Amino acid sequence: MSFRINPNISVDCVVFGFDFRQLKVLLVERIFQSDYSLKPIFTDHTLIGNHIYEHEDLEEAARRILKDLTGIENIYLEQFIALAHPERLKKERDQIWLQHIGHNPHNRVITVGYFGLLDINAMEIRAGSRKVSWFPVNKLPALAFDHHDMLNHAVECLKTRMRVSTIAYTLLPKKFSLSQLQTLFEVIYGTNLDKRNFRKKMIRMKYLIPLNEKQSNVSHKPAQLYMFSREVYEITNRDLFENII
Amino acid sequence: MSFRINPNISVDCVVFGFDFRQLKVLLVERIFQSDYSLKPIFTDHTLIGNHIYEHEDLEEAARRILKDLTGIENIYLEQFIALAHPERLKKERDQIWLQHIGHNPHNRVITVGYFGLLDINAMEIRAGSRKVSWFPVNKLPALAFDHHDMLNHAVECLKTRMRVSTIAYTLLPKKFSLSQLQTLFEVIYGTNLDKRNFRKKMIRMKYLIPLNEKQSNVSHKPAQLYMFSREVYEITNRDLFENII
DNA sequence: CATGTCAGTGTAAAAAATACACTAAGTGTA
DNA sequence: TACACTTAGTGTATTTTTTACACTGACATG
Repeated sequence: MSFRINPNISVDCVVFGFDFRQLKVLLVERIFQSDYSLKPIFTDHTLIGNHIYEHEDLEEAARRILKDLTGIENIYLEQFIALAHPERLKKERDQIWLQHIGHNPHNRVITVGYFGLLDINAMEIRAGSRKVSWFPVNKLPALAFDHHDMLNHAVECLKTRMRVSTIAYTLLPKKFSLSQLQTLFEVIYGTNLDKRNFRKKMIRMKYLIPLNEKQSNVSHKPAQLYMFSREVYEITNRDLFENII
Repeated sequence: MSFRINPNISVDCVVFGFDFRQLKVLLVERIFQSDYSLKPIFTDHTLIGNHIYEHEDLEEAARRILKDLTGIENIYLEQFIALAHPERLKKERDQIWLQHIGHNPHNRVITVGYFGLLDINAMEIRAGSRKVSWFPVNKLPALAFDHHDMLNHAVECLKTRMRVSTIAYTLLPKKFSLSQLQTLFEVIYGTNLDKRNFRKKMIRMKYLIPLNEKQSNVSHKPAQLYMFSREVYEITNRDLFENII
């Protein structure tokens, strides 16, 4: 097994988290320094990405790179786009960066984007050599390459997927309150939902299991906690596929 | 502008059509001949695909290749996957084929899939050098490369998209009957729908405009024809985005 | 013990979903 | 010309879901 890099194919992970207030995304700090001093010339941020190894499949590479940069493993990951415009990554600072990893500037780089979802509270970011941190999706720093495009695509894809699947629950802890679930939907769709109607609707879903447990150490009435049961979801959702139009 | 091929990147179009009975897909016949005779050694089929040119973006390449092979232009096209497993296209006949177009067998080919939708009745396939024809999605011939995987992904993607958008109407003629629309949904989701309830539901949608026109030359009661108005859809659907959960 | 904060609850009215079977309007043919 | 064939088109009663809307409850903190 060789560990040669494929200089023409890269992957980026758009990793989303939800801190009960905002949708956030993981970014890596990128610092350019001059050759002589350690003073940075400029800094910006990138998604969690890199080139793939020759022996890897795309998702495998995405998971490996994510692990290398953040320590994060075993999260929900789904491919959502490939970008390969011939003029992308032609800005000077992008070229400098690519040279840095041995890329031939005459070759086109095709980048495949994955979006990742995780419970932001359960994940410890174990940063490697580079600084990785969470940013609110609607208050981002400058992004390198065409990562702004990539991220916009990812957000759209997340919205669509949330309408037709249960990935929302991968953004929450195992035990969550209905208010937290509601806020998640509100944040992602940018709307306000009626609390009583939301709860009525959700409680009808049999795959939301109420636990014998409440929040603790909150300075207000503690909320009933629920969990999502994928098992129940899969059993009860053969029906749902009839309701499709 | 160069027309050099990029041997590492290809695109495939999974072009769907609906003939009022079945979902169909466009395939190109692939014939291997020995060097000496014109007798084919074997034949199978591929999706509408090829390698991209160095100067093209992915969708641009997909449209160009589709046009070259079939004469089809200006259809709905949407990217749905990138496949790049290191072991793909390693079967002997795939390698023979790739050599044929000058591909170095040590390089990985990444292929980006687009699904296309069109009104099968309005499109004349103007075949070029190779034979292109429609096949029912559930009665396919042997496919080359990993095109079976590609196609399965495309079908899943089509189902998902049909739930959250209006692409269904791109599979129908401009003027269609409610029965035709119903059959389309039934075919794609593999269910049977109640005729009266289906019609009630659809007629409520303001973007379905009844025309002053009926079917003709049918040996039964001719159906009222409707059209889909994207304009009306876009106006009335700001609301819909509230109803999302 | 007062204040702040979020959790949690019910009802009436409107809209949508569901289940279900017959008549209407053409074409083709005897 | 009438009959057979085929698909279009229609209504109602019941159940379920959606909608709009405002107050009390439980905990932590000072």
